[in-house]
Amino acid sequence: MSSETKTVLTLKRFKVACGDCSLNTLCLPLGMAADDLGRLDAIIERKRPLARTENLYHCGEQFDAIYAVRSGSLKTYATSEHGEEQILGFHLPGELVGLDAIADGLHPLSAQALETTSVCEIPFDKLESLSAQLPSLQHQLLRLMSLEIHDDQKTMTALAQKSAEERLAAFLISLSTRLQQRGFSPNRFNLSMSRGDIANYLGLALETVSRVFTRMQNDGLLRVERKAVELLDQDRLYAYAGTPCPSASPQSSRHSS
Amino acid sequence: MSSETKTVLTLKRFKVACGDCSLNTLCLPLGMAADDLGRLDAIIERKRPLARTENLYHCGEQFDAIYAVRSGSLKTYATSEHGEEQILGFHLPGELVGLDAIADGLHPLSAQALETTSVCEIPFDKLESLSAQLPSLQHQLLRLMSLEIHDDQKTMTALAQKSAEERLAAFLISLSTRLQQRGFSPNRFNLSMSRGDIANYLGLALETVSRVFTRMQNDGLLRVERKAVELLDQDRLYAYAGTPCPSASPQSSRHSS
DNA sequence: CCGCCATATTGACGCAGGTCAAGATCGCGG
DNA sequence: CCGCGATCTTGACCTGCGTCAATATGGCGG
Repeated sequence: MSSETKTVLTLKRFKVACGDCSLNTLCLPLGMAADDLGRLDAIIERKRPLARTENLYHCGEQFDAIYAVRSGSLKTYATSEHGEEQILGFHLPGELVGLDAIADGLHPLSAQALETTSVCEIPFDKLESLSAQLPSLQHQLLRLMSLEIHDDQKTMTALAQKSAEERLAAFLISLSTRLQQRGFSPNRFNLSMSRGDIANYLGLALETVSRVFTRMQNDGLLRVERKAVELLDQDRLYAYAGTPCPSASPQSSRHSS
Repeated sequence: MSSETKTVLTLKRFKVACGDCSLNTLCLPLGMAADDLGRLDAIIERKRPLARTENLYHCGEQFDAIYAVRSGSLKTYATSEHGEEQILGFHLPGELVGLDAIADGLHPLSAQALETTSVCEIPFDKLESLSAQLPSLQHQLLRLMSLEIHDDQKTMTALAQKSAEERLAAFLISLSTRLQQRGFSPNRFNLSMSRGDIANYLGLALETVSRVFTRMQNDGLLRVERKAVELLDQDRLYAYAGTPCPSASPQSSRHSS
């Protein structure tokens, strides 16, 4: 193989078009016609992969693009004036990061790779003008922002009223579900974040997360060894989390006061 | 006065055009040209006011419009399968509700009036097509959704790592700031929600909220009597909340890992 | 104007989970 | 292959806040 071929291969790896990307049913392209996809492709820049602990952007920096995770994973976090970190989200392939910065043009959070991670950079001004022309793109952008609001509301609910067990169970379910949507096994996966990260995100102490993991393991709910998790009893895990199983029938509507 | 005149007046009260609405620098119209405003006006329906405890919509209902609060206030809340309520937001005039329902076309939350409240109904399909034509409308819609994400992140941070005192202080600051933006006094206002609602929202027990209020009052931070609150020491309240005072100088950026 | 019910306050007590501390285990660089 | 630092686990102890319970207060309907 000549070095030229290698270069081409490398470029190819960076330059998967949206139409060929396996994530296009989760990501921005969802619902777009093939020829419109080309116009979206044209404004997207594929960046070199980030190494673990490398930051995609820092809190306070100017916002001019949103990012779609292509592979790997990221955490987004705020830093208080006392230097403590608060993790606000973990982001898997096909998910967008940076949406929180549209409001005032500065990133309120930092984003850091949890493992080798590559992203697509989508300049926001171009995205805005393109989505004015492509209704399905505009719709999907609004949908994804709405989804983020919805997910944050679920996290808030967990933080406000769930016990340590319930929070961790809900967290694992969320990961499992999202991994499954991305074609991975829903019951065997690796945690790309540390215990400390999980604890921080869930508003718990690191030690509590560790203890709850062992407790769940002793209960036969799952097996966990370091980063590797295997969920052994989905149903019981759902019950644990206090979340209705997605297969459950929808409850009838409630009436006021 | 004839009854005809009264009718006209009543209609007038319902039908303030966006251009004449005092909230148009906070709400969707921000940044729009005067003649574009008319097109927005045309798709908005002003609804009859809601009475206290009346619901604007219920969780599970179909989504077809977002709402802007015109006067009064709302809470949005989820209901768990065991019937417990989790409040996820309080909404003041100029704020939008229902944005979380765009993602899958059903309302994930219910919205209930905390006092006599009137809203503008904005059919979502019409809003979408109009914002494809009016860049400033599209921009403001994205901005407001981004702002909601940002605000939810702040709430998550409070829930994950703040003490009861800090949460309540942060809550009061948030209310105070938002009321000030709307032309009300930032240090004398009425709480339209009950202690129970505040506690629920902040992930605390009702009794804790009550105790923290009295403690803060004894510390000279504020005066509170039933619904009426007077903030006596903004600076100390900010210090309490662990939130940097808005007048504070921005901290330098952080470096990774 | 009175009585009742919703709402709020205050106190006593217990526990989930935080903190501190001591190992254990892993993985990486030399 | 070894040693050291990062990460994780486990234990012991303590505290902030939840829970339960009693009392106060206000507002509204009759």
